Amino acid sequence: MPVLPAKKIKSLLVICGPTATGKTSLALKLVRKFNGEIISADSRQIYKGFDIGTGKDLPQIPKSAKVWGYDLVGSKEEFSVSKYIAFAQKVLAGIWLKGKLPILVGGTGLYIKAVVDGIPTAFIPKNFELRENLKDKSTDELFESLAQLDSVRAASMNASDKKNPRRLVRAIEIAQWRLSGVEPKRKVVKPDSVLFIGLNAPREKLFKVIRERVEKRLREGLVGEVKNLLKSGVSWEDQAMTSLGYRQWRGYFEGKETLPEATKNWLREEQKYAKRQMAWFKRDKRITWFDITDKAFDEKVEKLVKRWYNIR
RNA sequence: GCCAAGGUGGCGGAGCGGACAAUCGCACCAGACUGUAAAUCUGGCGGUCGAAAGGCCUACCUAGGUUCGAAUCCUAGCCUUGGCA
Repeated sequence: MPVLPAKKIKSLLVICGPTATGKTSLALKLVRKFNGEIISADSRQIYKGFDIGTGKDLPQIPKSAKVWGYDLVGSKEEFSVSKYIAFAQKVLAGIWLKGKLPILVGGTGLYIKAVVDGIPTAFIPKNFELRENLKDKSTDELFESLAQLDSVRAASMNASDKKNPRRLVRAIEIAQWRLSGVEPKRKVVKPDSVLFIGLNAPREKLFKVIRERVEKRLREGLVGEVKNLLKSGVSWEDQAMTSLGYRQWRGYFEGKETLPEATKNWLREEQKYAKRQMAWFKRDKRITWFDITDKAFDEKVEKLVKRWYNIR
């Protein structure tokens, strides 16, 4: 591979980690120091009107800092990685063109993976008719269908995915699409150099900051935000409403739960989510981890970024 | 005080003589993950030995009893809830 002049190298800084570890704050600091622009890698901040619960730290963000990825679609719209890829491609190209450093910040592991490594099958569209037809099939039946269409893919599925209807349906969708169509060449631009920064804390501390943030969002009027969304026509079945901090209010608004009960459930789900995020990120050995309880962690991050980005 | 219903694993709740360390849900632990990813899904979950098959121990309020065998039946006690006083 030819050595590119520094300016031409498409660099990308990734800041990931479980929820509530201060990824955005750190990113805002680095934006100033490294002339960067932030891209949110978050599957929920894309929704308009979902502000408090998804943690769009609006007041914290100075006018000078650019943050991409908020409010991409309306609250009733569907969204998925493929749309995210299209969006990120455009934004990244723009930032690189300006000679600035894109900083991809978020807790949605799949979205980060999509930008950094790409998802080859992402362009294959959803087939709503097929999905409707397969809706009530058992996982055994789905697996059988897949095996007939694409035995290789079927054999490569792990025990968990073999019982996951959503994954099976998508696999069938892909298999069917391939049988009936030609694959167009899709040009996806990937970064040349990526630095992964991971933010984490010992579990006890992590749970504590999550609890504090839950309380903060409550104070900021999350319940009112949910109420307004419902009034504006958003329903509990909408994809956006499956977000943490939103779906948990259903029982409350339907009079089946008290506010403290709903809050407790929400907090528990947040903590479970953090665990799931860690299960994902732990596997990626490219990540350099920093413990946010270390007082000097941000200086260490800065030093590392400097060395990587070649600035002295 | 009387009557009724009931006391099962961290919680809820099945089981109501053998196949029960006890269905299931929740919580918890671990994990998967290439178009819903804050989604969806999988495994584990009394203790102990074992790689596994499996073995052993302690368990269904307490104490006795019936039985080849009891979480399941009987007796007494303790406790909880509802009704009557």
